[in-house]
Amino acid sequence: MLASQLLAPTLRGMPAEAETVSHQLMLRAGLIRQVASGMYTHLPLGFRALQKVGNIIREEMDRAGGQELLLPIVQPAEIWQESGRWDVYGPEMFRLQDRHGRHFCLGPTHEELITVLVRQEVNSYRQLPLRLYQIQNKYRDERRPRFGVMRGREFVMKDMYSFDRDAAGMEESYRILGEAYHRVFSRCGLHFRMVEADTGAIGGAVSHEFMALAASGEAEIVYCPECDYAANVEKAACHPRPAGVTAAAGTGLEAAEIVPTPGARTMAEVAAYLSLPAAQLIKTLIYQADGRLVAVLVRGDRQVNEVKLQRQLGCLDLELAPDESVTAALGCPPGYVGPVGLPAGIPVYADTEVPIIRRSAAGANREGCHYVNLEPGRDFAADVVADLRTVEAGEPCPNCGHPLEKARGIEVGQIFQLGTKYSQTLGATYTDADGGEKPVIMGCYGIGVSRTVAAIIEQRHDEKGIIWPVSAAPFAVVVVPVSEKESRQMELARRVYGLLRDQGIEAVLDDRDERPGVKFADADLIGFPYRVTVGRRTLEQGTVDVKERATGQEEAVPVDRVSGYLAEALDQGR
RNA sequence: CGGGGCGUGGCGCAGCUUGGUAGCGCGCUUGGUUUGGGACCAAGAGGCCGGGGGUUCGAAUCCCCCCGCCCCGACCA
Repeated sequence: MLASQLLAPTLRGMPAEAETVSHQLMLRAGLIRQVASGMYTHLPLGFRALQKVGNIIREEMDRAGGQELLLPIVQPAEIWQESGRWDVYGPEMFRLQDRHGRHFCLGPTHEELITVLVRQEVNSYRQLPLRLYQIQNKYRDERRPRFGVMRGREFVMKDMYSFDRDAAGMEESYRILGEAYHRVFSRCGLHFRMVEADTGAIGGAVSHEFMALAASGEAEIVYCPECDYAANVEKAACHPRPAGVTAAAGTGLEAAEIVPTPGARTMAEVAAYLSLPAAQLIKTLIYQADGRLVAVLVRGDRQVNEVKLQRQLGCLDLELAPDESVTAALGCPPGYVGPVGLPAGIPVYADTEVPIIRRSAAGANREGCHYVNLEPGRDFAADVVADLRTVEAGEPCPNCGHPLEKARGIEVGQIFQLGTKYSQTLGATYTDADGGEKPVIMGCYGIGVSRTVAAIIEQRHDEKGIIWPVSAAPFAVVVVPVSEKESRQMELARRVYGLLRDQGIEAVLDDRDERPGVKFADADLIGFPYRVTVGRRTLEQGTVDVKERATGQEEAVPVDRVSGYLAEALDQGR
């Protein structure tokens, strides 16, 4: 490819709209351009990177027994109504109608379509197991698109679905795909971790996410430095921890009493006012779950885990109740709500730590007042006690007891053991060897392809630009003649370029009439793994200078050895 | 959806408070000089100032409505 003909509009300045490094670099290196909020055009360089990652995925999916197919983007409402998700999916789903008024959606995912296909085409155990996948655009009308292609409303996703005779088969598919995912992300040059995950809107029993570690990641995980335990904090199970506060031995428990706490609304304020550690307080939050109010109790220094709460409540919509609703229902503003004397219609959900707090304090459901000397069980009772909080760094690993550590990550992939969730509702059954009709047992496996490209950039860059791994680089090498006007340099550059191409190396010849500084800066920004410079000096020596982007190391290589040298280097970096 | 901010040549911005018909840097075009880390000189091109309405002799500037984009929060791959 000639740089003079390549549409790679690099930007010198910093685009105003980009916050994260990957977003900035994708714009500056001319990989993407925004079309609308959360929607991007992938320019040639960006598209090539996307294809590179896509092809790695293809190879690994095929190796894992997958067969590629292509499902439509536009899906009829009927199958979503059949699975029950037409109403569940909510405003995230792009919905549309055709000229006849029939309802459709832009596929946010494809479980329904694939299950319907299998329902039609698979009848016998002899056709199982089956692993089908596609690399396709997905559409989700995100509340808030962010970070460039990291959270777009349109994105490229690889989704695979496995169909097995029984649970053991599904677990085997799941294991094989988990391994395939490790291979994919390793080949992409990512630092990542497989973590236990919540199954969210997709459903199923068991799920893991693959997190590319990055400070800018939206997800938070905990992991054990000593064993292989790792989990998304949304999922990580919590066990009650003693608050370090016990009733003094031998003292009788005093009666609960209401004390004035004017102006003390937050846990920190209440703790300071009452001179009690936050861990001894009970935090009471009023949530609105599908329109009805519920009270949620956690220790004062803990955070409610809304994913766990939603799962416990089994509701579709969950949010903190607006202040007005709280005041209307309880007669006091949110800062003073507590578990004692709540209206009968508000069920109380308590985290497992709440019952073991002694001599606690909590809001009195009266403005400016809190209870002290509260004894859970004596003074109030929860309707449900469950794990409802978010794990903290330093808590013991559930496997081995070592203190857990926290990290942030970009979710690049997630795998699910779905079981019969879709095959049951959509009637995808097969006839087993014993003649019985059984639902196929499914798994599903997603990789955010566009997001993976962003994650690679997020992890591999410096102040000058992108540092592609060879495996994902749009082009492996750029050949830069220092002066385009010097015909001998151009001649040699063309020759080297030809040698590289003959060797099957993807190269760009920077034949633009630009000063060398401009070409070097663009080469660094775009992130070609190798740069070959042809200059006056190298011309005299019969060499070229080969510079590695990642290390900055430069070496003079005789012209007749360049292609072999680079072929070898690229092979090692792959 | 709530809160905040911004829409002015391709990109980044100034001008708006105190209305008088648009400017800077980069980029682009042409010519020349230059060429191992974002050159220089000269001459150019390019803007319904997001859209609509209003006030005014006159609106980028003041008022109203709408749209788009970004950031923060609650949700998700």
